[in-house]
Amino acid sequence: MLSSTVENYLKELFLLEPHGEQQVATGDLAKALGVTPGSATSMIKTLAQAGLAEHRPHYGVKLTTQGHNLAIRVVRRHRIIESFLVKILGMDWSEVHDEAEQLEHVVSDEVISRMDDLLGHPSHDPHGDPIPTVEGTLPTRALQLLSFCDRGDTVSIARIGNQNAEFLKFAEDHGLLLGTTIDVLQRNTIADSITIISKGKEVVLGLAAAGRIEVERA
Amino acid sequence: MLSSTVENYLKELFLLEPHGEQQVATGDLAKALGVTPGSATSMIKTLAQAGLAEHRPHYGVKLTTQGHNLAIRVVRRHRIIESFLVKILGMDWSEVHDEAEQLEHVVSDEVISRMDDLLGHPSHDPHGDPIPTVEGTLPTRALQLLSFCDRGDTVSIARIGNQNAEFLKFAEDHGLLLGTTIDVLQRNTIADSITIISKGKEVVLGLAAAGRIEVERA
DNA sequence: ACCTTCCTTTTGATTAGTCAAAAGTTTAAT
DNA sequence: ATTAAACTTTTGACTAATCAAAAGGAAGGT
Repeated sequence: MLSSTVENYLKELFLLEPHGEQQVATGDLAKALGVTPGSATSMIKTLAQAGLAEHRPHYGVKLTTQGHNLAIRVVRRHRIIESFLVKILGMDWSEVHDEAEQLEHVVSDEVISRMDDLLGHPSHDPHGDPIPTVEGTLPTRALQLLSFCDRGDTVSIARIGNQNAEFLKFAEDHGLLLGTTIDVLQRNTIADSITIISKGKEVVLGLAAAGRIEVERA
Repeated sequence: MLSSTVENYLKELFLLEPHGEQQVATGDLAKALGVTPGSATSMIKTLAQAGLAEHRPHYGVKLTTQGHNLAIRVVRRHRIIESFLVKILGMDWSEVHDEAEQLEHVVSDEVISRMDDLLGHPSHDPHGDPIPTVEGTLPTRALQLLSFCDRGDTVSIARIGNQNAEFLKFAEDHGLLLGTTIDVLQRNTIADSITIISKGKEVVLGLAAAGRIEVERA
């Protein structure tokens, strides 16, 4: 059995490796996990020792195939739990992340599988993140950042790449839910903003915020 | 926040204090938790230090009011989770105990409350154990051990006081489910057995096993 | 009284994970 | 070629929880 701590390091490495090729910097990992760089270094060495990661001192760290396989199972658990909390227990999508963060380390495969059945085997979680299959494959979609959309584009919201509760509440309050179709009215790089119409209502977003929203062309 | 370990010690103390008055022996606590007596002693001292238990060295330990209140909340979480796993996720009652043992330490009050709503605020869990209310009170029932029932008694099964998976499977296979009404055909102290009729089928149980089953008079 | 048995407590060591701060590397700038 | 800045690693210390084994206390039998 892996400790919760090890699972968290693996998961974070998985999430930080952009497309599986690059090395992750010790400092980035430490920041993502809220530990000091020294702590990250020593855990990286433990992971390397166990064959779960490859460490090139002073350059970075990267999951091995074995580490990747374990990490993706943690991600699967996390995302199924989030879906479950929202869809079955009726919780708000802004509050399920922290809860899932705890549960992902203790819930058995049996329970995950039953939650998955009850949910009807969803391909994506409530934030639009893909749920890995039991076999460890991730569904892919061609997404685009809302911040790069232009006047006249009609797109549907596919993912909110921000687990911050405040941001999710804001999105919800302005009708920016997954699957919502929106029209881009204008994109103004000088004003650093983008104006969209969602369900008949006009919303103005800074480009940084729009960069946290991913969309799919209709 | 209490650690899982502390929560387990508190819970076990609660379950071992027969009716709240007696002292619990260090060795019994250690055995129940699967640790060495020395480990139990040192944790008992920690609990006493924190005001959660009273320790009379060489005589025993007992929860304080504060410790009792914390313990009963752990028990509530455990029993609601067990109910949830059986009723909502459709798991077998024989496999939910260990799962609940893990989950009880990480599930938030919010989630417990939603599970409780979904379940319709049950008063007892799938093993017939009472579920403490949010306020910390336990429903009580007048139960009797099946091993003390006699020929001619008609009773209904109210509690299976054994978390052992094998035993629970056996009970299930012989129709001995909670709420089932049974008739006692005979009780034979020489043969150390009791014969009952459950759903038309005759079942013979040793008195030790029957002592793990509690019943309520019709 | 004294001894034996059965517990309980103490002691000393170990493990996983962490932090603060010192020491070491890399890289890029002058 | 040197130096500074930024980052990484090492070191030493600490905490929670555990175990094995030694030492200590209680209680009954003689």
